[in-house]
Amino acid sequence: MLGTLSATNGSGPAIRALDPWQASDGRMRQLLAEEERVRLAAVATVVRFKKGEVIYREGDVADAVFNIISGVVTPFRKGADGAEHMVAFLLADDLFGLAAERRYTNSVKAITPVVAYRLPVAALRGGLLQDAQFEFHIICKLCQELRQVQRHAFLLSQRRAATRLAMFLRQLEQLEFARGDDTAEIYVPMDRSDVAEYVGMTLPAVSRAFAALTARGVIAFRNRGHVKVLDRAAFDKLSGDDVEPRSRRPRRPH
Amino acid sequence: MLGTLSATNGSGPAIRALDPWQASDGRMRQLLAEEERVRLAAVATVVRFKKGEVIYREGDVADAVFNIISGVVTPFRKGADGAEHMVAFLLADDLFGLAAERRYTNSVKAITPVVAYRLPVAALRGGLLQDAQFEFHIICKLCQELRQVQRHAFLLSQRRAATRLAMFLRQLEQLEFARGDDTAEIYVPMDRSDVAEYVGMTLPAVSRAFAALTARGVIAFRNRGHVKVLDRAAFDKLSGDDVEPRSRRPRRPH
DNA sequence: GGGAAAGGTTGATCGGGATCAATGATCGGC
DNA sequence: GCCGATCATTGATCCCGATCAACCTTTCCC
Repeated sequence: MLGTLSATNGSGPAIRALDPWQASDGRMRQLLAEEERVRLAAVATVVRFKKGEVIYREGDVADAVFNIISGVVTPFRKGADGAEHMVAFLLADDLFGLAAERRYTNSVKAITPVVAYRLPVAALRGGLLQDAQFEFHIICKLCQELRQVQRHAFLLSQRRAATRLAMFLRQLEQLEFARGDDTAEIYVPMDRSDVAEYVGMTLPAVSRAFAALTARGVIAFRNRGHVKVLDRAAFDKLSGDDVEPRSRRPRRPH
Repeated sequence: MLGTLSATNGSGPAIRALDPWQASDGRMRQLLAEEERVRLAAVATVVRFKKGEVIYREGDVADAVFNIISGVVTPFRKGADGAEHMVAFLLADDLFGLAAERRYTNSVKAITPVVAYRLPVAALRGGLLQDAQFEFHIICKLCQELRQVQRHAFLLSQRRAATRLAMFLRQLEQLEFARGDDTAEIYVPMDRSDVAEYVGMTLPAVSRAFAALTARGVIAFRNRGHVKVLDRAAFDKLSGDDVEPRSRRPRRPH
């Protein structure tokens, strides 16, 4: 198990994404050629983080980017009220270390044990980033992250709790499909409070909304981290498959 | 006036962003060298769109990317309930045309009259994307868009209406600062319903929240599109003064 | 200038999720 | 297996913003 958490086989840093301008079957492919990976490995060090460990904080000097080998990592920010908000979930073969003006723009923590490559920016700037091939692959990956974050924002713009959760599960499902970890179930590697922070709700609200979906027969939990979609039609409708003109809700007089 | 809407002087496509790994004064600079711009201009055509015009739709074949010369453009998606959600506001020197698997991932429309360069992907792939220098600039720009969308998602994760609007205004303000359009006022080029869709609220809610902020003396509208921050302390508190304008975080005693 | 349409404000009501709080399930360590 | 700690569910109440609807204001086009 834990296919979701393990990296592409082979040696050295790895990046998986879809080429934005190339049609495909929806599966992400390893973008880096063996030769590129070897060159990256030469400047990379392997780092490990425990579950819950903070890898860096917003505002720290950004001197490295990271490439996940295994585990789940999440960038987060602290809100005005002190509540944390999770910006994304990043898995094997993802990159993190987004910076602006030499400072990281988010804090990042491991929500499972994590192994990653650490790539010093200095080493990258010195030569490696002159490789057009490599840079194109970075562009593809960034486009993918951009789409991912846009989807997240779209999720957050939904008002109904059940819709948010359905969209969340759908994102996980699609991600698992794109990664080739194809199962009948959706694997949810993060706990309920992580989910709550990601979907912008409170923990009790997440619990209730999951319960409601379960009661309606849309989904079923085998255990904490494994859900199955029972009623695909209802699920797709909730998560807004790509729905068009639907019947407006019945008008209630008052 | 309308400095916000006008492009960098010079000829040919233009991109402005911050280098993620280079400290600076927070002002975005033109990334493309004159020579790069000339080469891009050779494959670009200038296109114009009327206010409200849809430039392309989600799912269309993605055969071009666009570079804004002037005007405001917004990518949007339709939700499960038919409501549109605006993913971003893009101004002069921004890029749009994000795709996955050869399909645009959002619809895009002009919310003011727009002039833009249209760059066919075919032309880009044939040679131009072999230029490491150019690609690095694209990477910088994508990092900026990524940060922008993350901030938007963060905004959407806030629960209180006043907080969302304060953060929204703050984003506009910082954007105007970074672009060098430095004024005492914040210019809001989009109408209230656009704002509502961007911040994930209804139009009446936006109106009320603006009214509340005005009543509390935090902001003041000179007219539809021009706000001024009166109580900077209250404003920063609401908008979670996390980002950098001037003072870095206070150091902690140890 | 007049009239219609689009854009914006304000009012009243209702509902869903936040919040506070208590109880129940799971996991990890010895 | 036992205990404590973390994670999760359930309950009761309340508040904020959605919703429906009326009215006001600006734009613009004849």
